[in-house]
Amino acid sequence: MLDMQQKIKIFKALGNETRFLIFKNVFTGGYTCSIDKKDPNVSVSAHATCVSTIAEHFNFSLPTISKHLKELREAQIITMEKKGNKIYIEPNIETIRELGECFNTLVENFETNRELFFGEVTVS
Amino acid sequence: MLDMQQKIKIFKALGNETRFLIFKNVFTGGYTCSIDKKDPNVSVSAHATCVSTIAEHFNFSLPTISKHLKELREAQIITMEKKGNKIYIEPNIETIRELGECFNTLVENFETNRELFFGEVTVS
DNA sequence: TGCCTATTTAGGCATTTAGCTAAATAGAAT
DNA sequence: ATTCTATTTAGCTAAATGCCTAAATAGGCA
Repeated sequence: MLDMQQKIKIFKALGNETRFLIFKNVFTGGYTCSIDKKDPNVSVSAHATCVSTIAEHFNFSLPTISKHLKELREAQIITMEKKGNKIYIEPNIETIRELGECFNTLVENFETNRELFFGEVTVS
Repeated sequence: MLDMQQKIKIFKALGNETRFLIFKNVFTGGYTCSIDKKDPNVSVSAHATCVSTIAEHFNFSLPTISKHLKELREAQIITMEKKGNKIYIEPNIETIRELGECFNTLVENFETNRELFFGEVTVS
């Protein structure tokens, strides 16, 4: 489970437009990285890509994108795995699933408490 | 629906420990505000409270808490309604519900895409 | 070995953020 | 009218953030 500090780290990571767009890119891009072009059979994932491939989509320097990716990794939103001199980046869907469940739980508890207090579920 | 800028604003708001704790306080506190103590019958909500009541729980100055609340309001995480010279703060559960649904949708789409690509759902 | 590719680190700079105190505003109560 | 309570605004400071370029690191290839 995600503890509070972990959640805050995730929110901080996604609360910046550039990182949010990188997040979107990694999770919905679905492009293949250069290694796949050479030999599609060694594709690790439909999403795996590398730092410079992601950086191509942005008007920021490579070090800037690299730093943002590091933050997304530290928030466990993505994974980065070194293979040779490239780093393969993949979405970490488990973190997103857990976060979604946290929100679902909060909403459910909120409804339950409101029901307990008011005796019925009100619409607003 | 929450657009991208709105989502980023929400994440930014929750990506600060103090604001996250205020958020937690407003959504799970369940305390009644001073107006309720005087006359429980005019209670607007089980959660409604006011700025100074919230500030009591933190070791920060009132203006600091006020500024954080403003940010949470601008992110539509809470609502603030002026009544007399007090401001009543309530959780805006609808925003949280929508955000939760965004995450759920992302996870579902991710699973579907992975299934389409790999022909089956892998555990990872 | 020496070069090429991929990425990170270091250091610098401008902007934003998060906190403070003091003062201003707005409404309620005496 | 004056005072009290609740809140925000203004103005300040220190620290963090987000960007850059240049240099360093690490691995692959000729």
